[in-house]
Amino acid sequence: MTLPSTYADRNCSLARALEVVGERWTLLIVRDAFFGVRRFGDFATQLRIPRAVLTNRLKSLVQEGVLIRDEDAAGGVEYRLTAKGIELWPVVRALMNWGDAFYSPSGVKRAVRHDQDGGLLDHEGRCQDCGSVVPIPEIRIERGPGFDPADSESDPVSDAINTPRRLLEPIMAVRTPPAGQG
Amino acid sequence: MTLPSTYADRNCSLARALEVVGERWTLLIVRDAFFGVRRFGDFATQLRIPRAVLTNRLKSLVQEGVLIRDEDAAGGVEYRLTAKGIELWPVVRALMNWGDAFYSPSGVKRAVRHDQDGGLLDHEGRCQDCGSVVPIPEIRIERGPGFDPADSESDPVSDAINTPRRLLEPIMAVRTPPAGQG
DNA sequence: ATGGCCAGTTCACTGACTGAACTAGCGCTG
DNA sequence: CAGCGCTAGTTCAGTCAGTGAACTGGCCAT
Repeated sequence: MTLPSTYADRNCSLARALEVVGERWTLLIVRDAFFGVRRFGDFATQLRIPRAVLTNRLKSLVQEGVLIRDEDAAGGVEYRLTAKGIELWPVVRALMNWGDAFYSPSGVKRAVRHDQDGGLLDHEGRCQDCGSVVPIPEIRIERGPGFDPADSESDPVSDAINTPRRLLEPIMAVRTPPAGQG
Repeated sequence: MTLPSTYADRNCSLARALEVVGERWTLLIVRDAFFGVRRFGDFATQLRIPRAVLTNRLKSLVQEGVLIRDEDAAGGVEYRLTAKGIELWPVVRALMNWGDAFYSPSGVKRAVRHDQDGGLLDHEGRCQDCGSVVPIPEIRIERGPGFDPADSESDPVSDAINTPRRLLEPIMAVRTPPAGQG
C-alpha cells in the first residue's frame, strides 16, 4: 500500500482487510476479475481508471496475493484471481446486495444463479433450487431487472461483461473483427 | 460524496455502494458505530482520524442515511446507525472474515456470538447452538484467539470496545469519575 | 469570569489521483 | 528490414483530498 502508516488498529481484521482492498478502485478491479477481465487494457477501458493508478493497484494486488500475473506465450499479460482473491467474493456480494437494496429500486442490477440448474442464489450463496452452496466457478451472473442498458457503455469489454457468463470465465472481447466485414 | 464523478458504471451496485462507503475511513467509522461508538470525539480518538476528515465522513454518512445525528438535551451530539446502516453488517462481517482468514494466523481477532445462548455464529450469521439467524442487536462481540492486547491502544474508548458487548450497545467511556473519588 | 469539555473549523503542507501524451516490446505486413 | 498497430506500461504537470496541529465557539460547573 502506498500510504506510510495506514489504519492504526492492529487488532481489527476489518482494518487489515481494508489495507489490501480498501483503496479507491481496488474492489472494482477485483469485481472485474470475477467477471472475467484479465488484461491491463481491458481493466483500463472498462473502469475508466487512469493507467498509472491501475498499474499501482495491480501491483499491490499481485504483491498481496490477490491476483497473479501471468505472461502468456505471445508476451501478453494476464491478471487472474488467486484462491485468496476468490475468497473476496463474499465481500463483493455483500456490497452488491447492499447497493441493490438501497440504490436500485427496480430490482437487482445483476442476478446470480447456479449455472448447473439455473436456480437463484440467496444471500448466503446457496442455490434455491438444489439447496447446495454453489462454488464460485459454478455461479452464473446475468442482468437483473434493475439493469438499465441505457446506463451501460458499449465498449467490447462492457458488452462481454454484461453477457450472461460464469464467474472467472475469461471474457473474449472481439479484438480482431472477422475478415469480409467492412 | 466529495468526488465530482466517481465510478463510471451506473449498472453496478458494487460501484454504487462504494460511492457511499468506499472512501478511506468510512467503513471503520461504521464498524465503530456497530461497536457502540456514538460521539465525535470517541470516533476521533479511537480511529486516530483527522477531525476534518471525520467531519466530512460523518456528514456524508448522515446525508446518505447510514447514520443519524442526534443532539441530546445537554447539547451533546450522537451519531447512530440507521436501519440502512445496520444492513451494512454483512459487508463488515465479510471483510472481517477475510482479514481474519489471511492476516490473523492465530485465529480470529474478534469472536461473534449469540448473546442469548453464547453460540458461535457461522459466516452467514447463524447461531451454531440454536440454529437461528441472529438479529444484529443480539450479536455479542468479544476478543478472539487472534486478539493481541499488546497491539491495542488503551484509551477508554478502545478499552470499552474490547470489552465483550452486544452490537449497537452504546459504550460508556468513563467521562465523569464518581464523586468522592480522587 | 474562568476553565474545561466537546464538536467542529481553519490552515499550511504533503501526497495521491487525474488525464493525456509518451515509450517500449512484439508480431504482422509489404 | 521499415512501418504499423496492439498492448503494457511510464512520465508529467495540475489539481484535489488527506494530514496534523492549532484554533473557535457553545455549554456547563466553579
